[in-house]
Amino acid sequence: MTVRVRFAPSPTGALHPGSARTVLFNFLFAHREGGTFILRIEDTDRARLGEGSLESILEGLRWLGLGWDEGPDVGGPHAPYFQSERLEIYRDHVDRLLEAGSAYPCFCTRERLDALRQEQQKAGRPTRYDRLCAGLPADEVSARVEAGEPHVVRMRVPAGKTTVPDLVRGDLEFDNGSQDDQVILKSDGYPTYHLASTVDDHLMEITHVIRGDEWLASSPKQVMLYAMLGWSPPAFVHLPLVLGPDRAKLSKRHGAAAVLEYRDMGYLPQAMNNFLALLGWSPGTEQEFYDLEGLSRAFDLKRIQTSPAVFDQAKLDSVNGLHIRAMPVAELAAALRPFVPDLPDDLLLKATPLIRERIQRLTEAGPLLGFLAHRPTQLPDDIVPKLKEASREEAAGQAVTALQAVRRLFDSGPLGPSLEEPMRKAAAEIGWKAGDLFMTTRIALTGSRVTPPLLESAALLGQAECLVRLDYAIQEVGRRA
RNA sequence: GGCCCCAUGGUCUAGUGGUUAGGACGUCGCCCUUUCAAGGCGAAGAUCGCCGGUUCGAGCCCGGCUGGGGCUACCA
Repeated sequence: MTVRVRFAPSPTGALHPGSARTVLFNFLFAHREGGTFILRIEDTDRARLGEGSLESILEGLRWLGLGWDEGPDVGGPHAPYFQSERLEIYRDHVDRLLEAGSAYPCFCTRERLDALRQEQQKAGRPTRYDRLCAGLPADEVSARVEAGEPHVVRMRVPAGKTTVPDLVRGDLEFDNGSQDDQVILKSDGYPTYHLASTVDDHLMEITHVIRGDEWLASSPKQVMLYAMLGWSPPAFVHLPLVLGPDRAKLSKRHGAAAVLEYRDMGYLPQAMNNFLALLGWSPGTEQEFYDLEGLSRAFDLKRIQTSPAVFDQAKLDSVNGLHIRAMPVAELAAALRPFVPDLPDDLLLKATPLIRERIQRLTEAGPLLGFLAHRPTQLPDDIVPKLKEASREEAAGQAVTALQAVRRLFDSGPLGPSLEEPMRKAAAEIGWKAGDLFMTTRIALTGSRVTPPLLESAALLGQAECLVRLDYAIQEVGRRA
């Protein structure tokens, strides 16, 4: 049996980290087993369809590099992959259930249902449909249906117990009494999740349903639906929830944005995958650095965690830094491209090795390299070092002398690391610590205390530009003397 | 309320009856050092949620409790 798995998002919003983790596990399992990864769009809730949602989900998946073998764009043997285009299929299966008595039309209004629910809640009883319509005479039912009375179709949950085969948690047994007579076909003719995904999973020959833990409690309904339709259920794997820092299910309100926002925050897709893979799964070794290939090779359903995991952005930062440092320079430069828009390509390529060890997110490149594109306008006070036994004015005077010495050095030959010794000598001559001279020069050239290594940075700036900036600094500092 | 899931340092985790409970992130310190990083070394931090049971022996097995979470829609 070849493995077939699917990710089945509902286009009601963006792809969030929790869902991304679900996609990842499906993807990894499919690749590990040489199986097929299917993308199916569950757009059966017309009211909640989100503008642009589908596109952003697809873009998120593409960004992560989690491509699908069947689904939108690529098609496949079980097309269409949009549930909204499969309505007749669901209708047929609902008819089958109706004929078998496994389902029944329900004419109850929302008002009645709401009141019922409230009443049950107040009485401290489980909130379940009271089956008012479950025993309606057949002729009355058909008469009301033919008269066009609005109705839904509910599944008729039988007595007994239902076992959900979960590969990670083992067989889970549920009392059917805990399950509601779920609506499977809405009054607008669209199926609900449980019916649609059961039918599609069977028709699309899905072998493993790997999804979030939030589905666990309703899994028995689907297993019952399989039984009612005479099918055997797939294997289930319920992934532990991804939690926010407050230990509640990760959601927008944690600021945990769409996956694409992580892209904009300067995270690498490979780092995102690496980090997400380790949330709720572990290889059982001490290796923590993986690319997608490595993950596919190491992935094993049996090592999926049962307990929920908190999404720790500090850890993500760290993993991202690891991946940044592992990238070839040209590749990193390309990734950096959008984050430093006013830096020419050639400069960026040369600057990349200088910052690669200094950033965890691509966004940090901007502040670090800004000096290459912009002259410092304001020189912070600490361009003048704090010197023992010298007033601020005296120190500023010395700083002018120091900068003039640096200017002579820079004027006299090529810039670069070879200037280190001359710089040190110059510092010694005026009685400064080398570090102070480097810092003063650094600030003169960049306007900042935190930059890539000074002499390399100066080389990128070029001699002419360095001299302009030194002159400006000499003049500015002179004013403070 | 009902049903269900879960429980190893702050966080992610290794561990499957006998370990000084290991690693990573984070934190702190030291080294390196022209800043910041990276890197190296080191430290603090866990009565393995609690109570009981099984066993010569329990983080690992069983039960209860507590705590946290999920679901409880004509949403997925």
